[in-house]
Amino acid sequence: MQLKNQVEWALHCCAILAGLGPNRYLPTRDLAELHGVPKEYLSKALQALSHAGIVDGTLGPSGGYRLARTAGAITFLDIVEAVEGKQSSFVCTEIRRNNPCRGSMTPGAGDARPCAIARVMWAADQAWRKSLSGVTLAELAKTLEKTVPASLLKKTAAWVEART
Amino acid sequence: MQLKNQVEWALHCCAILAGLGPNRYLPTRDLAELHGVPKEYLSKALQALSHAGIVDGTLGPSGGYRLARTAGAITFLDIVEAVEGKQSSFVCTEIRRNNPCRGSMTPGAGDARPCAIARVMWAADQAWRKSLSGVTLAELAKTLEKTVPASLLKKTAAWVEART
DNA sequence: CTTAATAAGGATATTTGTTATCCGTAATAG
DNA sequence: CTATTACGGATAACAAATATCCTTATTAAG
Repeated sequence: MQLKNQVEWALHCCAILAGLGPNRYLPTRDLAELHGVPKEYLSKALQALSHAGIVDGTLGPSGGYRLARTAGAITFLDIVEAVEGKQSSFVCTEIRRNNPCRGSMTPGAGDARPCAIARVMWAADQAWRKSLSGVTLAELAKTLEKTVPASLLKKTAAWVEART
Repeated sequence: MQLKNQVEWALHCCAILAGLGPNRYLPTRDLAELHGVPKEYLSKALQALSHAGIVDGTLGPSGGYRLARTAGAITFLDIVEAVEGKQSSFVCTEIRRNNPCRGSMTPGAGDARPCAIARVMWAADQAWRKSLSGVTLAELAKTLEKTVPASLLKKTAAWVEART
């Protein structure tokens, strides 16, 4: 069980977009170069973000992507779900219904509540999502300022700025 | 991102094994029939549980599997990790190192701390695991007694008993 | 001692999902 | 008008999950 690599790419791209000046757009090509990932495939992840309303894209020269909301209003969960989907990591296939001892029970009888095993797994999934929803891009930016060398932050900001 | 179906199978099998009498063994064939899943493939999941020390298997006629510890000492996390592995769902490929602005930085400089994005993702993974580690097979059994019709519980127990 | 039943595990398909590339279309700034 | 871009469809390459088959060693029961 492993998240797609596009989740990692999408998060890093959003972190960069969060540092953009107002009304500036950064194109896929530069996001791909900055992170050393294939442009065409990264494009799919950015389209997913766009479809989810997290970024918006604009066409033509000087086009590209920017955040669709303020960095404080975008959580890790928003981004992860945009790329990975909202379905729980645990899928209950109701194998309890295969129990031969149910025999003559009318189908569905005793299934008033979801499978107890599934409920535990789903609760864990919810805990995961709650944790992800507790961190915004704004908070990530703050952490980066504290932990990434100032020189690198400055250089990167300039590199990006020159391409918007 | 989806857990393997063997996770679901393993959890259901452990729930059944938790109801076994002392020194009784239930073979793969019956666990497969009870859940309506292919015996040969289920066998792989049971082997994973065995390798993790959650169940132990014994050979020969009247052989099969039983829990290796009391139901109260086995958590959902134990079972999930036995089948799915202990690796985090998020794998950091360190794409921050591909930033061309790092240019002449000595390799590894500024990487004293793990990637901030990875740390958030790993914290969520930990929250998921913590949730799973909070429920034991004993607690599951209690829930089942409350939510599954008594008649079905009784029939199933008899079905299993007859095969140990 | 013999026989049947079992876990264990290797080898190998089959199917599905991820990863990636390629190309065509429409929109947009200069 | 032209170059640049997002968008989206089609498809190929690769990896992982799913499943089956077969051999071996061990054990209980007759």
